[in-house]
Amino acid sequence: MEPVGGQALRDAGLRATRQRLTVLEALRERPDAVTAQDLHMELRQAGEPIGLTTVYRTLTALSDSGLLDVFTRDGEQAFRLCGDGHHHHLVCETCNRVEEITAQEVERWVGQVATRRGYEVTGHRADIFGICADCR
Amino acid sequence: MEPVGGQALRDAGLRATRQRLTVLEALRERPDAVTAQDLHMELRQAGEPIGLTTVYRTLTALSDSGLLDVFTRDGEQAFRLCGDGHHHHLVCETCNRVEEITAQEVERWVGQVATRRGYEVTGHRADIFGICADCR
DNA sequence: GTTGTTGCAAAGAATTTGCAACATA
DNA sequence: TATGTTGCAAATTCTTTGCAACAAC
Repeated sequence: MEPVGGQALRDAGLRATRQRLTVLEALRERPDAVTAQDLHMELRQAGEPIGLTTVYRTLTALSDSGLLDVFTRDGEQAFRLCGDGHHHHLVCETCNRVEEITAQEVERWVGQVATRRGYEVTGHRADIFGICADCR
Repeated sequence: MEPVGGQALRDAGLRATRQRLTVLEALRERPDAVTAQDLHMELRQAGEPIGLTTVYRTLTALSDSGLLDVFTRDGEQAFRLCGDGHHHHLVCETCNRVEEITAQEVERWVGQVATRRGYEVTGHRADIFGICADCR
């Protein structure tokens, strides 16, 4: 049986290297968004041999392929494995857990506002921040 | 008559210095969000003597006082003078113009989703990106 | 064997800080 | 005059790039 994630990498046109599989595996295990620096540190502490540059490049490549969502936290980027298609987020500001949500009402609102103001929509983002049940 | 902006600064507990008034004045004149680096360069080219550090500190202070909205663009922060209270944004990705919008439906959605998932809401953000009528 | 990938060291770029001179209230 | 502000230079921090060794296909 093949290591988890190999197919996803190949689908993205990336070679299934040990480092990339390690990153994918680590992302699968966590519900929160993580920065390249933090992930690198954690992997190293866990005994995984991987360079910081590789972590940066892997996270960038995966998000370019649409496999990761990207968040900006205190001026740095945090990544999280995500599902297909467009979705919004419910983010816990304490543990950084991210829950994906879909919202027809938001999509509708976007279209209406843009049309009314004469804009051609290229994208939108609607995230909710709060404290999750566990953190309260 | 007093220079534009002096009162706003005093209200924020900041001294009305020449540099801060210059920044405020520049912000009042533009419909787009601007970075500290860009604003500094433009002020310098316009003959205004002001240091980059001061521009950074002024923009940070003004946004801390709620006078400016902050956007993240390509990893750097862009600022724009904004109105009171909570609002959302319609952003032109070509000219960076920002229009403020209010949306009852979004506020309602936020409350519903958070409650349903057991989150205590601390904030939310809903911005629409597109190309404005002028830029098309 | 080819070609993509890795990782170190170095470079870049945005932002912050120390501190002495200076301006505001 | 007392205290907040400025601005330069230096330091920080996040991120990217050059390039030779290396691994995947």
